[in-house]
Amino acid sequence: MSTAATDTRAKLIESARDLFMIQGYHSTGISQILKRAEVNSGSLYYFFPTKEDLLLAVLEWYRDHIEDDLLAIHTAHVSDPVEKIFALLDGYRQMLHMFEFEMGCPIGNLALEVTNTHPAVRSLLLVNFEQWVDSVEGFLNEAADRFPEDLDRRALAVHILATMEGGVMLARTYRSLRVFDNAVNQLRDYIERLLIIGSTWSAPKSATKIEESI
Amino acid sequence: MSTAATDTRAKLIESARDLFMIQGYHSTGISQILKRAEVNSGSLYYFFPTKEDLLLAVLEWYRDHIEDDLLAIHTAHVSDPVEKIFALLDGYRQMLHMFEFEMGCPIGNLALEVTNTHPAVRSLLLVNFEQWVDSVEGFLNEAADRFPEDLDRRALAVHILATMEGGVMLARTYRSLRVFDNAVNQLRDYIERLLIIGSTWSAPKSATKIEESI
DNA sequence: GTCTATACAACGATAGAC
DNA sequence: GTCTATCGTTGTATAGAC
Repeated sequence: MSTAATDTRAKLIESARDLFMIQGYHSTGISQILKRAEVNSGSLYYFFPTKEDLLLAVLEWYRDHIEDDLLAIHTAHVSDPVEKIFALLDGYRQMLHMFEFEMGCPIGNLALEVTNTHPAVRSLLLVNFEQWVDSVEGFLNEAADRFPEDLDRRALAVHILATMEGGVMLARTYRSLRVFDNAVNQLRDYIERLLIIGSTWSAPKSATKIEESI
Repeated sequence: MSTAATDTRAKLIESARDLFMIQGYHSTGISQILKRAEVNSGSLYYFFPTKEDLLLAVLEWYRDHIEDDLLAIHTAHVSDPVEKIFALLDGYRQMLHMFEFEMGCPIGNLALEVTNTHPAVRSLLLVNFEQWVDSVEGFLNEAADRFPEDLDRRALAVHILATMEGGVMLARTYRSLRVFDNAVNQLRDYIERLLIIGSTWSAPKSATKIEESI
């Protein structure tokens, strides 16, 4: 693969990534991606036989860059592992602010838009979510001695992801950081309650179990 | 407006509502809506000049039915106000289960998909979110004497919405109720910690305030 | 209010020269 | 690998008779 080819491919992925993030997958036309990338139709279809293949490449890009380029930026300068988590959340806050609520979490957007209709895409969405959860779980593990012994740290990490995604969704709709800050604040309050030494943790059963799934 | 006309209009809104919920707004074609509603193109455009007008009508439908038809169903048989909240969340769990993760929260889906590009739609999304939060806040108010006096109950209600939306997003992507149950369980744990009499509540400041918005 | 037929643009995707 | 030209389909929306 020549350098020029790599450049073209990379430009297409970047352009598609940005447009999918702002407008979503279906609202973004191939022609729009071509114009932004300054690439011609023939080249795109040389690398990506279908639009879905391009989406897969975008999600592979996120998978390969989420750790170093997206998460570490916000957490590197923080030493306390629990504060690393909040620094990460603050990264999303900055994103919302910087792009005036036009951007939130790209994975979350795509998840709701294509997970029903594009099965091949779903597994890459999962990989991205899992990497995020792995990172947060890692931070929680670093601070394990400050939490109750019986705390399910992975479950808490998943919960933090859910809260972030929900907070981003509301912030984008309200076009206000207040709802996002609110979600983060409650999360911080919860975590501080967990941090109380000697506290015990027990996840209650959900209201009505229909059936245990998976 | 004749009865026949009302029927046609209602059929169109119902069909559009269902299809938007499963497939999203952009993935749903007018022709698909027409087929499902068994209505012809001319009739649709008689009632709704554009596709966006149909979307607005769908969101108005949710606005007018969310209270009695969607929320009350799940909470009516529960007496304890705090448990009403969890019964409500369980309603979403049932929905995820019943439709095999093809459906979650219709408002949340549409929020991420169209909030950037359809400003007129955004205010109706807000109305729906606000109604939901109002209901939950009402339940929290009913149980006010069991919570710390200084608890910001509306903020907690918003947080519950964010958690539900995030949990639904993850459940649909993972195609598993586990992640949803997880979010609800952590929420229950948090609320039980708040319920401890004599406990005080204080929302910490978010990590880095960029600027106070709105 | 409803019908059928159709306009017209945008869509994803392809062909074939270079 | 890249170019231009274009295919066939689907998209939203309209026209005009009834």
